[in-house]
Amino acid sequence: MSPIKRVSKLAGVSPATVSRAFSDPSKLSAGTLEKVLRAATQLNYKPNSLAKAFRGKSTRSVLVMVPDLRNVIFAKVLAGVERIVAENDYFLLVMDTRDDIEIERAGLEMVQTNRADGVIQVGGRTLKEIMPDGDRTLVPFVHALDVVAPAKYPTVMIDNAAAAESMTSYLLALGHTRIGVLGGIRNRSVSQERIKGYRRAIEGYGLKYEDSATEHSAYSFAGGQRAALRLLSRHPDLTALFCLSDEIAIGAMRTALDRGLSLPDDLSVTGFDDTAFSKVCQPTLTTVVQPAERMGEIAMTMMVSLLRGETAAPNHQCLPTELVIRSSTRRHRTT
Amino acid sequence: MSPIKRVSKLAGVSPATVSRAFSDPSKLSAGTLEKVLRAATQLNYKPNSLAKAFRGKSTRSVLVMVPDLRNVIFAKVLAGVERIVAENDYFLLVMDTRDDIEIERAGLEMVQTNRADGVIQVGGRTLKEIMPDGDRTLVPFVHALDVVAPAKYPTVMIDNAAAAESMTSYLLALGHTRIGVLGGIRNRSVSQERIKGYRRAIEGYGLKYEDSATEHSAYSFAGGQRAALRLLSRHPDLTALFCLSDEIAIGAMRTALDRGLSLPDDLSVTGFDDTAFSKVCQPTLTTVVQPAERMGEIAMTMMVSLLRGETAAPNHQCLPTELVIRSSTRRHRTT
DNA sequence: GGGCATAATGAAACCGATTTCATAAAATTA
DNA sequence: TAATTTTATGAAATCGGTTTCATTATGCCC
Repeated sequence: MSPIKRVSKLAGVSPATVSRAFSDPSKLSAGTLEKVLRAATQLNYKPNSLAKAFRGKSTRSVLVMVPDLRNVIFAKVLAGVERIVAENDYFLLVMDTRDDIEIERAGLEMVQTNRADGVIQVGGRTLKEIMPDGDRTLVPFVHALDVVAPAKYPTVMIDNAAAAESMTSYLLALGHTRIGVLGGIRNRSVSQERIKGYRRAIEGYGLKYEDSATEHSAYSFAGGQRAALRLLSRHPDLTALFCLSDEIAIGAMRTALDRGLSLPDDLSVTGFDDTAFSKVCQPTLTTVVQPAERMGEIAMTMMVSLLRGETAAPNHQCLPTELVIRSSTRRHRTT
Repeated sequence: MSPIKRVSKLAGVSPATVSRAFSDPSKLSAGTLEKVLRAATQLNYKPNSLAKAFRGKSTRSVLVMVPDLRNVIFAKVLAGVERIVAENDYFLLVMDTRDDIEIERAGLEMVQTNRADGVIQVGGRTLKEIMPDGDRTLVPFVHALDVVAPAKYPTVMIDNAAAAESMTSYLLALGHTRIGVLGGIRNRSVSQERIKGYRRAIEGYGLKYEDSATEHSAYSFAGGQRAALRLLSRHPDLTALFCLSDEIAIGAMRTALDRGLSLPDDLSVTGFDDTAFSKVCQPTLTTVVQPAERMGEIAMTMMVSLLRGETAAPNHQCLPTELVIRSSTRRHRTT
């Protein structure tokens, strides 16, 4: 016999009444409610959440896809999402996509197979890229972080090009004219967007943009370390490095230090994200504050209202960024 | 009409046959299988995973509870778990418990309410602490990382005391006799365990263990930074700092640097975990390699076999650790 | 070709809740 | 007090699959 029936028998009521006792107690008379609750406690009854979800057509779970769980920036967004998930009594499903489109497809499929009500994509591909054909309106989708343009679904992003431009301008204002770029993963739109901003600043300053001043790598310490090695070997004359993430920047500083350079005297380095590292590394890192956790919160908030069907037009938010000047940058010596 | 019925009608077979086509195609004749598959494609049919889980009594999802998603060490374990989850076609549910016992309880409840088949606890409390009474055998439970003693359920851990002891011995061998401790969160068993190892080394060396040489803090950069400030103000004579995590150590180095100390000449600092940052910070950090990702993989592997009912006695693994000597430590100057 | 094992398929029960609709009881109003 | 509305409860259908059991079709062996 099913648990709810067992409880209903012990309490001397119908299963429907037991159901109501848990989903909407106000519908029951005080006496009945008490009887049911007593019986439930006695049998240690907990409503089967899966059965409820099945019957109710809503799983109350949301899938978050991140390209790499170990990367702090994604972890921060995830933490933001998690908070709002918990606040709204949702369940959080997580997938590490390894930036693999097949895995992203499998993620979207979880909505079609009723495992999740919606998908929050953190970085990674756009919905259109994942599902070139097929009915995209069927999957409640929110895109956060590393998004470069608003779409038909809600998005939370920052203005990457503008942030990159202002950081580059800051370096230019310090007197640097030979600024290398540690450009992250080459064909990722967020990389291109930031490089676009860099270029705007360079050209706006009357300098020529040179492709060879850019070196690409993974968004990691090791990536930055290796890319910096390549770049500094090729262009020992660079006086500043504009790096597309804090990790890349810190990896680059490691390389510079290992080459005997003194920081920031011989080389100014800037990061992007303002992860916790940047406040404690040596020298502390000048970087762009990207409100990652906040973006996660907003993404999930958007998802909640999307699932409630409250959305008229897709909501797009572009959050402000901020430059924090720390000790990894200084005025170029004009000796 | 339910989707499966729609498909069965179009294919001219019974729903049972459609079900078999997806769950065990070998049971069907080639002709029938083809008919069903064709109809399914035409209707874009995907079996409702929730209905399947409901009927089948297994959700194929596992809940991972971590005390803080933003902490890299937990993120690494999570990433390890995720890999094995994906390999075995499970779904990964994640909760950030904020080290809150009520949230941990809610996590366990997800098994009782059929949301998850089992729970992997990363760090945090033991099952007994979370559920002092109640039938603990009902919740398939695996405990990973920051576990200090085997239990009635599978566990993956390292020998924290031994690792701490060998790190402390290393500092002693370098000639340090005034070694401070940045001791993490005071009443957490993993902190106590590591401090126990420190004490063993100190006393084994014939020195006296002094409580005042320990300062506690959160396992974070900021925590280490502040704790180091307190400790160094109180004990300016310390020549080495044994820190219970890389983040604490790097926070401490920041403080030391800010106080004008030169590292490692004036102060040797050691970490614990070997997170990616320790390879690139300045100076690079001497630390204990804790195979966090591997622990996550093992934990999930244990969970899989637990859920398969393969486990005779609970499996316990204690993984080896390793000291990596980098540049944050050096021989004490005896001048 | 008859007898028997095996393979292929369908009918119907089932998983555990929710929800609609009907009905009985209680409360309100005239 | 009768009529009417409101509240409390139960019976039964339902969500979308899986699985057991029975039945029919097929293959194999002598």
